[in-house]
Amino acid sequence: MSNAYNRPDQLSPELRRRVLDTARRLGYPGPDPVARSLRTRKAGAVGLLLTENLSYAFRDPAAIGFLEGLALACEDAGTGLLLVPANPEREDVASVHRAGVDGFVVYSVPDDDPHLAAVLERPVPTVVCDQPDLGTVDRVGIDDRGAMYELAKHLISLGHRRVGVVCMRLARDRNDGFVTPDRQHAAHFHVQRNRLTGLAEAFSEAGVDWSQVPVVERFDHNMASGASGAAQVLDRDPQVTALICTSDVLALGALTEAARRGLRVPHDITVTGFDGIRAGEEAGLTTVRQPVLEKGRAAGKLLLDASERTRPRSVNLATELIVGKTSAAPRGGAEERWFGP
Amino acid sequence: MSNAYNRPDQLSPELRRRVLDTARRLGYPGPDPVARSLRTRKAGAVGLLLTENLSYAFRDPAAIGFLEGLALACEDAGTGLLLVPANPEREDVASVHRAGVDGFVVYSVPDDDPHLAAVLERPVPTVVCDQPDLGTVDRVGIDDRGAMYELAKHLISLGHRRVGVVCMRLARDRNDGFVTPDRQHAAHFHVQRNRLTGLAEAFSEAGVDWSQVPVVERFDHNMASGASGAAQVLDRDPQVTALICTSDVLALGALTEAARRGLRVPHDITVTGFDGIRAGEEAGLTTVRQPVLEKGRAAGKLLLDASERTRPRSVNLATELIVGKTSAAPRGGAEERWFGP
DNA sequence: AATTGGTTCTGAACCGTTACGGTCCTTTCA
DNA sequence: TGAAAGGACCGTAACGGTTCAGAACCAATT
Repeated sequence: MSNAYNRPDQLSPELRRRVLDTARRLGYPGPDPVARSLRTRKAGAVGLLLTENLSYAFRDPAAIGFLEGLALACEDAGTGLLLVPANPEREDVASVHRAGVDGFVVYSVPDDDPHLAAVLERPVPTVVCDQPDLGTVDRVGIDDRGAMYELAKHLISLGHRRVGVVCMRLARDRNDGFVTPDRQHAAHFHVQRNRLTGLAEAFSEAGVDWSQVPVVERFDHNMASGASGAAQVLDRDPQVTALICTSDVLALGALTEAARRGLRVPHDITVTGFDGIRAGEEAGLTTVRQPVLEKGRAAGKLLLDASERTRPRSVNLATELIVGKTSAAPRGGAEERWFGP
Repeated sequence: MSNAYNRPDQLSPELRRRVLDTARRLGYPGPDPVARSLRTRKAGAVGLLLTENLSYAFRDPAAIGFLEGLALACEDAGTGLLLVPANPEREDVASVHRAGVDGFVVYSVPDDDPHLAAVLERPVPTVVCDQPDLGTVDRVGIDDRGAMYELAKHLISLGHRRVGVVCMRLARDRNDGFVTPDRQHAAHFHVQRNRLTGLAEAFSEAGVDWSQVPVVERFDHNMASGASGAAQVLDRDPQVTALICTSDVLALGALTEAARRGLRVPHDITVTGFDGIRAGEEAGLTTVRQPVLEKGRAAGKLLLDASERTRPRSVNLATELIVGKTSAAPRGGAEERWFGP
């Protein structure tokens, strides 16, 4: 029976026809995919674990790019891509246990997320992305710390010393407001933690007391958050010459807030982002471009690569500093400070 | 064993602990989801069949919105969402047969697509979206014909009689160029066919010979296609007073082409779209807004709704004509024609 | 002491497929 | 003509759970 469908070479055309005929007559709908999966021990799909309410991911251009790359890799391999529902509110891990998949990709979840733990317990290959290197599973990501360090160096060379930061959420609990150095250091989102670390290193080296730098956190990731975060920084210290945002989406929001206050960018204030999304490009945003699509594709390739795994692999993709039209020397500040005390 | 994991009430805590202990000691990774699915006849996932190379969908704002809505509905129900790889080039239907799902959502595929046929043969509930009503499965969509008819009426009332159209692809074969009335009528993409029909009806009623209206088709759906499509129309008939595009993305491309030619919108030429995407809103595009997110959510709800199905349901969502800044009376044309011969 | 009722535990059947090995029949060659 | 070889076909045993019937056990009631 099975042969009639999948192994035409194992039987005569005549018998095959007869089998298929009676199958149709009996209303047999073809081999059951689940039973097949059980027998062959192949689900034909990979699971994707996302941090957010699934729907949130579809609002974030970077996440969409990642998804696209991953989907591309899956399509190439003829594998399905299962979006695993992992509502961060409910600690309900059952969805991870129920997922019939040959492997998992985990994208940017907090490192203490119970869903992540549940994935790691499953006896299937896993690739984590934008996560700390666990040493036990494959990883793909970028050098967030290094990239942000480079961006900071750029700002420092322009003369910026008094800066403010708007970042995405740092942990599972909501904290829309200023961030203590402790919280920065203990952040559960690998990406955000490293970007902040890169900033802190560069500015500390330039003689700035990082603990005095206003860092504002926003739980929701959208332009409105960027705007209100920028407002909060500017309210605290109107003298900042640069607003460093840890994503382009936040930076675009910061730009609108700057405009609302009548601040000209970059003349009155410098604004930077991170990611290199399309809308940022159009706005001429100074940012770090990261290959989000490639990241997704790399994750998929790593997972689907059938070759024998010896030990976990770790892939770092290259980033590129994009100097746009939103960064410049602070007004009358560069030289002063350059030759200053 | 199974009880220890799923029915804590069926056995004493003591035994449960013992079972779980030895399970851990033996390295048992928990119940296998595939075997569970086979036995319970529930896969815990719904399949999504998309027309395009999977990755293309992630470039189309309308598709993303749909995906978001569908993901939302799935998340609510705790169900997974499986993206089924359906490469339109290969006629390989195996991926549909392999998908272990409890149901399918089919989004905007050509009505003669073999993948669609394969889905319909599977003995699981199905919801088609932006597809013709098959009468045998649930459907969700909008009144494309009516909405476009209304948009056309708006243009006609402004005085437009000499118009051109840029539409998305009409069939599986690539045809980047003008479209015969025959091809319009026989289009395999339900949505595009109906939008064109709506236009043809409205303009025919206004006394325009539709067979003389230049209609240009583009296979790829992006702004560049919109621009080149607009160019092709304008090259054929530089006198057209309005460019009607069957999607906002195409319309945005048309806007850039108009700008490139030094045509002021809407003074020199009117441009309209369809969908109501964000970027169009920002451009002040005259368009039809359709609730893409709601469409996805409705499709998911319909599919996951456990209530007894009596007969296939058909849901039509409301659309809204958005009159933006890209439509106006043709230059010196409205009155002339209004009182004209 | 026997019956009843209730709970905890055990074992077997089943879900639908694929892999494997064995039987049977036909063909080929010594 | 007989043996060997090969192809076509068929039956059966897993795969790893869930479910359900009934056994075993214990306590309470008659």
